[in-house]
Amino acid sequence: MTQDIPKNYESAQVESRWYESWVDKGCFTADPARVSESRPAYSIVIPPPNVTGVLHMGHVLNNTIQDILVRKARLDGKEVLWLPGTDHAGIATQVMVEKQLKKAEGKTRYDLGREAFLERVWDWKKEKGGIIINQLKKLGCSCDWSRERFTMDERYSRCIQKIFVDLYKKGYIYRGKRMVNWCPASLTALSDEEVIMEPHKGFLYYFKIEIAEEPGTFLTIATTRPETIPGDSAIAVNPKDERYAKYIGKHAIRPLPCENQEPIPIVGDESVEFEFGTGVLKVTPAHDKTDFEIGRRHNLKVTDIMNPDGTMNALAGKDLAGMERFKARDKSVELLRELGLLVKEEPYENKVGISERAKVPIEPRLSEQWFLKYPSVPAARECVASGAMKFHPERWSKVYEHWMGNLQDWCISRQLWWGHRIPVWYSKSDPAKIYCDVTPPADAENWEQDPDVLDTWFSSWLWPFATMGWDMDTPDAEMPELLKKFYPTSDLVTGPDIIFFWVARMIMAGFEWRGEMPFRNVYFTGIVRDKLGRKMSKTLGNSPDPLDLIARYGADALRFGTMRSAPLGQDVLFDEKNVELGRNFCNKLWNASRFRQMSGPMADNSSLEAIVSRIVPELCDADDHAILDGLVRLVRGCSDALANYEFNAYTQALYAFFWNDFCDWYVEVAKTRLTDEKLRGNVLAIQDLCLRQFLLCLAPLTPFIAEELYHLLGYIPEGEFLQSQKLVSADELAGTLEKRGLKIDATAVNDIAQIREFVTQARALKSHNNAGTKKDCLFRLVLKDAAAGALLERNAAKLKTLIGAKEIEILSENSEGIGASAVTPLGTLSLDTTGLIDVAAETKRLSKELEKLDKAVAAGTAKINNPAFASKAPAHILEGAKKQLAETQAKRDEVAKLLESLKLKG
RNA sequence: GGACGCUUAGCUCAGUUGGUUAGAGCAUCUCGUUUACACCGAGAGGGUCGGGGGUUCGAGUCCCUCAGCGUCCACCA
Repeated sequence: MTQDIPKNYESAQVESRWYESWVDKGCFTADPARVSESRPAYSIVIPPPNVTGVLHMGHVLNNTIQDILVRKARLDGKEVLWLPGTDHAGIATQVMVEKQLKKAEGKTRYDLGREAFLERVWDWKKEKGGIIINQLKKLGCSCDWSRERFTMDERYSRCIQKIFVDLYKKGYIYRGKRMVNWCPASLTALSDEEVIMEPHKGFLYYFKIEIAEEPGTFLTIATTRPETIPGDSAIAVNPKDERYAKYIGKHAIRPLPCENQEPIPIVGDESVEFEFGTGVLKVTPAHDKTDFEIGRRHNLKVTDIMNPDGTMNALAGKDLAGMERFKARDKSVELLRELGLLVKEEPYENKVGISERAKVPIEPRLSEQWFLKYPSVPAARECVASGAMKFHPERWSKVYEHWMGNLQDWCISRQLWWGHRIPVWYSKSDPAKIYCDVTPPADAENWEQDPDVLDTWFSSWLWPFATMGWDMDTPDAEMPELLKKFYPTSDLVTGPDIIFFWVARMIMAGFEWRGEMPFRNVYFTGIVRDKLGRKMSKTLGNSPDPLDLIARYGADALRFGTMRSAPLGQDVLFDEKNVELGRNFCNKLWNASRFRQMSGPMADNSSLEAIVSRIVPELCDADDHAILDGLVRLVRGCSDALANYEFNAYTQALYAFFWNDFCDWYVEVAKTRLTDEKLRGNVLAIQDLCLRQFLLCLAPLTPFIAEELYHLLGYIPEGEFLQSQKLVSADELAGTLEKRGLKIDATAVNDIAQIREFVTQARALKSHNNAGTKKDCLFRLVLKDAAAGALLERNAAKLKTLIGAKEIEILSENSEGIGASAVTPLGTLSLDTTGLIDVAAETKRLSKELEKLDKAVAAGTAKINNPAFASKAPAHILEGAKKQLAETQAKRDEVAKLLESLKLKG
């Protein structure tokens, strides 16, 4: 029935064996047909990692959480779908393949042409695209791999086209010439969300500009971008600014030579700040968003002086033409200086928009792009505001609400090749004529398709339902069962960094096409940082390789360590020590299980009831009651913690119960009963019960070792899996015990708490007196009261073993102790220290303790004597305070006495 | 310029609706190889809860304020 547990735990071997088995037997496969009233559906869609991605600590955190949730749901008897997949990651993937192409063949994508290039990308995807999926498997993720999706799957792509056409026809999508964030490195437009504002140390340049109508009169302008002077269309001042209002309507002469040397108008615009610089603004409508708006208000000319790649074009004048934009800046400063127009330059720090992907400053640029006016905004806002959809931690809902309340139209077109191509064709004969549909026009030869693709996030926002077989044209009644049963999903687990990119947009899409929210709860993880608090990144090289950690410590250990340090929604400071702790924990668990096996024959462990029926209530002592009490509390604690997404409370509860209560205390204490034939069976039954329920609670966190031990201890026959077991609730567990006639005795639980304290003090006493390892000490105890006597009586045998005592003599109340003493819950305990005692050290220790107790007594007395406290505090608090003061006082007196007798000896 | 978060032992963090003498793990120190585990066991030292003020019989826990750190949002060139 069971086999011997090997001496060492080999995580690598155990993990790969079980994972294979789980997948083979379809453990992770969701079946909509099994969903019923008594077997509710539970679903999560994975935040699809980039297909180019490799597993990093953020993935570990995020996916471990999801795996814990889905595995817990299975143990709770739910039908579970965890739907996995990858994201085509437009820019990232294309750039990567382009780099390879350049390196290997020295070619660019243009050399290959669109079709051939895309073939290369697909080849790459087929060959290397699955890396991260395999890594997730190593971590133990129980995704339904039979349903793995990719955002460029044919079906999925079809959905994207359809919703584009849908939105276009509804009037949400439009094409327009706007100022966009242009990435000069990737040569594409970006959405506002893809631009990161970063501080940049530069200079503020002050230069003079002459007024055409008043030769010899100059205005001074402050700018950070002198290279754009050739693109200036006007000079703006605030009309309320009395320094400059008089110049409005006049003209100025651009100082740098360029193609068009006509004087530019001086206009009045209220957006100009008095305080900044000189209060005079140069207006460059083609290269700055604010300036573009000013240009519109004043009908200014838009002169684009740059090429798409960020170099200056001919309109910038022959001095700058062809120059890279930052070189051109230096050059223009030089020119201004030569012309004697540069007044000064001062160091200046401002924020510059950086392309998230290419890490280069973006260039505001006027270009023709497709934009989306967000749909279903009111419903999307309302569902979070009303609490119908919950964010954990709740505070993120404010961030969401703020963004939703300030929506800007979304630039969705990208000048890339890798992605979903925009389903729009332009008539060759009349470029203004547009055809928009999922199928190309019938007379395709007369049309030209838009060359652009859609923003990757424009495909991601359909992820929760497009992955489940949704189709826009299918009536709801005919939708796939998968969608009907598993949508909306239960939880979404993701990082707060993509709340706008992804979460908000998915909510809108959910309402727009499914008429409801796509998930009920969103759990936002923290950001994983290194020990020094720095965000983990490839460039910093501070991110450990999770695969390496798994190889060295095991996936369970990595999961355990990560969760133990992941407080609710706080950033996670990763430290390999935590993984080591996880490894140690697995080792402890392994050995405790092994010890159980070595302690006596294995009996019927086949079900909870079978084990409970082996327990004989009359044979249970206080320790049994205490550990069962702890077990029930553990079950409740784990369940509550997970229901509240408190993963580290969950992990800590498991750790504390198992290590401190079960191993350090219960198993140790029970050793004395193992040698007694009459008692052994009962003790082992309780251990079997504890281990079984513990493994069930633990399984979502460390599924591999839990599964392995669950089998080795005979809780389940071969061919079945732990995940099919039912994790009974705390109440059900207590109920099962009661049915067997075992009602947990609160007094016994309290007794054990006192006994444990007593043992700790006795051991400390030995340790202080250089007798830490002696096993035949002579103790004497002046009992506190009769109850203490009875308690001691009942536990005498095991106490002697636990504290290494030859004898515990009971002394009458007023007798003198021997050697060193300590005040314990059972009374004053003394140790015969003949030949051992270190009077000086013991005096020092007791003096310190006395000082502490004196303080406590003083504070307690003051509190009780405070009439306000006595009259206003509730009765139980008052009583508690009095009782505590009495105890503290007694202890203080006792310690004082001990100290006195010690002084006599010294 | 706004918003949010954090500040508790050397380090990383717990501390439930304010209520008895603030807890873990790691690290440090002492002792230990007793028939599960040295990836172990026993014990010890170490915080007055960022500063200040307030509310209260009572505050790490609520309010105000200051400081430091961090994140997000924002069209001051």
